[in-house]
Amino acid sequence: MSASERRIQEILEKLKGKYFRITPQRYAILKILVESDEHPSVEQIYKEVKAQFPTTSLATVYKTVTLLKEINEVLELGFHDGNNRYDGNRPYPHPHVICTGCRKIMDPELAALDELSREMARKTGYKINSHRLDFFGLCPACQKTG
Amino acid sequence: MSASERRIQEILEKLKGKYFRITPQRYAILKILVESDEHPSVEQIYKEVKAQFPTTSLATVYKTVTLLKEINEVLELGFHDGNNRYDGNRPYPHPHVICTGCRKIMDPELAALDELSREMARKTGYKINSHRLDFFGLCPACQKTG
DNA sequence: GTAATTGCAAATGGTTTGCAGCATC
DNA sequence: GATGCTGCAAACCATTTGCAATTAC
Repeated sequence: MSASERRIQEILEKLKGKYFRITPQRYAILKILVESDEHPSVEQIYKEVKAQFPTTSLATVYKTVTLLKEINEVLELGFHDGNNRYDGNRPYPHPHVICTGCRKIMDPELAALDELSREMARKTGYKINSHRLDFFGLCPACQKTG
Repeated sequence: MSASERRIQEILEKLKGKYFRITPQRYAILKILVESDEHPSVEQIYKEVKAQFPTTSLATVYKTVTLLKEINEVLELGFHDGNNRYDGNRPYPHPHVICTGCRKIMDPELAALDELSREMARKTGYKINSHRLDFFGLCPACQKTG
């Protein structure tokens, strides 16, 4: 059993435990989110699900993504320009490196961030619960293209 | 001449140099942005400008804020939940600490970030141009309120 | 005087919502 | 069989846009 398969099973159990129903659409959306490391948008998920279940509606994709976000199994990368992306692999805050050319998103390793959170809490008196760190630039491919 | 007054003059010169006109509404919006350290929203700016110029429209506030953003004199803190905030004091990327209770935003000092940018560039091959770092939590006042 | 800006109202577009019919459990 | 889910269409709402009248220069 692969890591993705195991993760899918875990999430299914979590849903069942909360008496949410496992519909074919939900299963398909969950699978796409967990198996992709492209940080897909709702639109991309929609397109993929439709290939399997042509009657699927955008509303269902939104509802399912929101559900998975609420049970903390998907991280939403909200962009105010309306191209939100979703991470079903690492549903906890972590940094992203985002290409402003092709919109590719990577997950770099960066251990120092938790220490920064603690430092911010100490300096400001805030109780820090979460964070968001994005680096913007051009990926190697887009640098060549000009 | 205070620091804000100096900054306002600088931005006015920049606008004149680009043949943008200094209308009373623009001047008022600019002044609000530079003199506030509350990271005001468009709605808040609108309310304040209206006190001086009652016929001012929201569209004008949007247009002016966009203009100031484009000449790199205002930093937009876009939030995908539709409560964008604007920083007219430090129009370059810098971290923010955001209260999820009352929406208060602070600007903590954090020198280590440029080094992180370079580290990301090295690790990923991206050419990093910009970044965004937000910490979310409860400010001291909201911690007491519960 | 000319060209830019304002302010109104309408359009936009991603996301959410109401609800009737359907599927899961 | 009861309840939750789907899919449709309409509603939402911050922001943008078109345009005629106004104003800065």
